[in-house]
Amino acid sequence: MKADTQQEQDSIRVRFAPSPTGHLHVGGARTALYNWLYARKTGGKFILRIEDTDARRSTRDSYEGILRGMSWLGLDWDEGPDKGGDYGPYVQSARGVLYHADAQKLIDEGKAYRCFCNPEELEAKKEEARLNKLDPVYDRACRDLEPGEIERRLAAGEPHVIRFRMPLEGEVRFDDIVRGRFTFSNADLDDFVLIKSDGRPTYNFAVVVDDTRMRISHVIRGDDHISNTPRQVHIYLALGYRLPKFAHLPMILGGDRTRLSKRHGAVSIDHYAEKSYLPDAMINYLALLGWSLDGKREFFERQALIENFSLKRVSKNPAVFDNDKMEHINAEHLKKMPLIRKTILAYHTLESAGCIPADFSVDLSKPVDLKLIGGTEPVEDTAAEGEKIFNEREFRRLAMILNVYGNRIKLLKDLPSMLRYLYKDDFPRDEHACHTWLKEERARERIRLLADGLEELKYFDVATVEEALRSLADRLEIDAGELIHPCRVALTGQSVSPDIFWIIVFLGRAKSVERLRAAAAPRG
RNA sequence: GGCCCCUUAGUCUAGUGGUUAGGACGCUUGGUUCUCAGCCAAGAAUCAGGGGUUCGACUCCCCUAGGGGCUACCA
Repeated sequence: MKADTQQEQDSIRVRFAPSPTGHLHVGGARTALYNWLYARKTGGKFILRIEDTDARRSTRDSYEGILRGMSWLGLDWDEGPDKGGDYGPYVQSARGVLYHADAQKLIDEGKAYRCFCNPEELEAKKEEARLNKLDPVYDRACRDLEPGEIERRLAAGEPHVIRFRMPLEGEVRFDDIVRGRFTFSNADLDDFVLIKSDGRPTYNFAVVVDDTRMRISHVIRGDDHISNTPRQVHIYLALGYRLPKFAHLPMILGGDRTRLSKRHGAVSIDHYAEKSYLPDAMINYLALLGWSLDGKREFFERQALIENFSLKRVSKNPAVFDNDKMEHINAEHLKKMPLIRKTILAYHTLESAGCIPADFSVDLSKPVDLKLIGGTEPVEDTAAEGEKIFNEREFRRLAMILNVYGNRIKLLKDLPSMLRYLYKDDFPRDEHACHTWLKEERARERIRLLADGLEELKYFDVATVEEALRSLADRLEIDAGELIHPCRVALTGQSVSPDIFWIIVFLGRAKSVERLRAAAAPRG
C-alpha cells in the first residue's frame, strides 16, 4: 500500500488487451497509452494481448489494424502475439486449455456449475421479467442439478455453458488506484457465464485467467469495466489467485457526452494518421484526456510524458474529445519540430503528391548537413534555363520555404495544395482574388512595371526585391499594398501567402517575371 | 427497473476549509503587418440545485437533478 519495494518495481507488468473487432479508436489508444506510459515510467513490461474470444466478430483485419495503429503511435510492446514472450500465447483463442483447466477446477470445487438452459428460453424469461418490472437476471435453474442428471445430459451431448456459483450473500471489495475503495453486494451479482457453449471463455473469465498467468501487476482499463470488476474479483478469489492492482480510467466521450463511437466522426487512430497529425501530438493530446500534471503545462514531448506520468493524477471525470484542442496541440508540435525533420517529412508529403520535381531526391538515408539549412542568405535564381538543380540546393530551398511559412502549416497534408505554385504552373487560382486585384488595366500596368523592375535587378535577394517594389510604389505614388496584392495573386493564385518578397525569391526571377507578365497581359 | 460511477466556464483541467477560483483550447476586441497565420495585449464566460456540518465552504456529509456505465453464451 505504501511505496513499492524495489522487488515490486521490477515486476510491474501491464497490458493492453483489445478485441480485434474494429479499428484502434481514440479510447483504446488512450488506454494503451496510459499502460505504456506506466510501464515505461516504472521500467516495467508492456504486454499486448488480443482478446478474440468472440469468434464471430473478430477479424484478421482488425488485428492488423490495431497493431498498425499502435506502431504509428509509437507504443511498442515487450511481449505480444507477433513478438512472443515467456507467458504466451498472447491471443486468447490459442489459450483454450488454460481456461478449461481453471473452469474444471472451479466445477470440482463446487464453485461453478454446468447450465443446460438454452439461450432462447433464457431470453424469453428475461423478457417476461422485464415486463413484470423484475430484474432480468438468470434464475439459476441449473444451479443445483442432480449429479446424475448432469451426467446424463452431458452424455447426451446437450450443449451447455459453465456458470459461476455466485454467493447469495456477503460482499466483494477491491481498491482502485484512481477511485479508491469499492464494495459490491453479492446479491446484486448473478451466476454469470464462464465458458460459453462453443467452449470459449467469456471476457470476465478469460481476463482473470490471463492476467494471472501473464503476471499482470496492474490492470489499467476504461471505467466501463468497473461493474465487471466485482465478478472478476470473485473469480480471482475462487481460484485462489492474487488480485492485481486496478486503475480505472474515465471514459472519452463525444460532443454529445455519450461514449465516443463512429457516430461522432473521427474516432479511428487511422483517421488521424491519414490526416497527417503527428503521432507525438496525438499522444500528447490523448495523455491530457484524463490526466494532467499541474493544470498548467500541456505540451509534452514523448519522453517528458513518460517522466511525468502518474496514475495518481488520473482524473475521475469523463472527458469530451475536442478536435480544436487536438489541432492546437498538433500545431504546437509542428512549431517545435526541428526544421530538418520538418523538411524531411514535408519532402515525403510533397513527393507522394507529385509536387516535387523528378530530379529532387535528397538521400535521406544519410544524415542531412545542418549547414544546408542554416542562415537566411538569399536563394539564387534557381529557374535559370538548363541549369542542373542540385539536390542539396532544392532541399535547402524547401527548408527555407517551410521556415517562411512557419505556423501557417497546420497539417503536413495541406502542403501539396499550399505549395504547389512553387513547383508547378498548374496551381489553383482563386477567381475572386484575380478579379479583385487584376481586373483593372491600371493595376495590370503597374504589374508590368514591376516585372520590368525585377528583370533589371542586379541581385535577386529578398532585400533588393523589397526595395525595388517599394521604390516603384513611391514613384507611382501608391501604397505598396497596391502592388503587393496583385503581385501575390499573380504569383500564387491566392490572396493570402507568407511574405511576398520571399515568395518572389523562392520562385526566382524568370518564373516571377513570367507569371507577372502573364497575369498583366492586356485584355481584349 | 436494479447496481455502480461522474458533476469547476462551450471543452480539457488546477484546486483538497479562508484564493480577486489559476492555466489551456475556442470565442470577442485592440496592437504588429503587404494578406493570412503567428505573436503581443485586453476581455466575456465556471464551482448543477437544495439542505446540512462549520466562525467560514468549490473543497466534508446527505438529498435531488443531469450525464455515463454494467445488468449478454460482446469485450
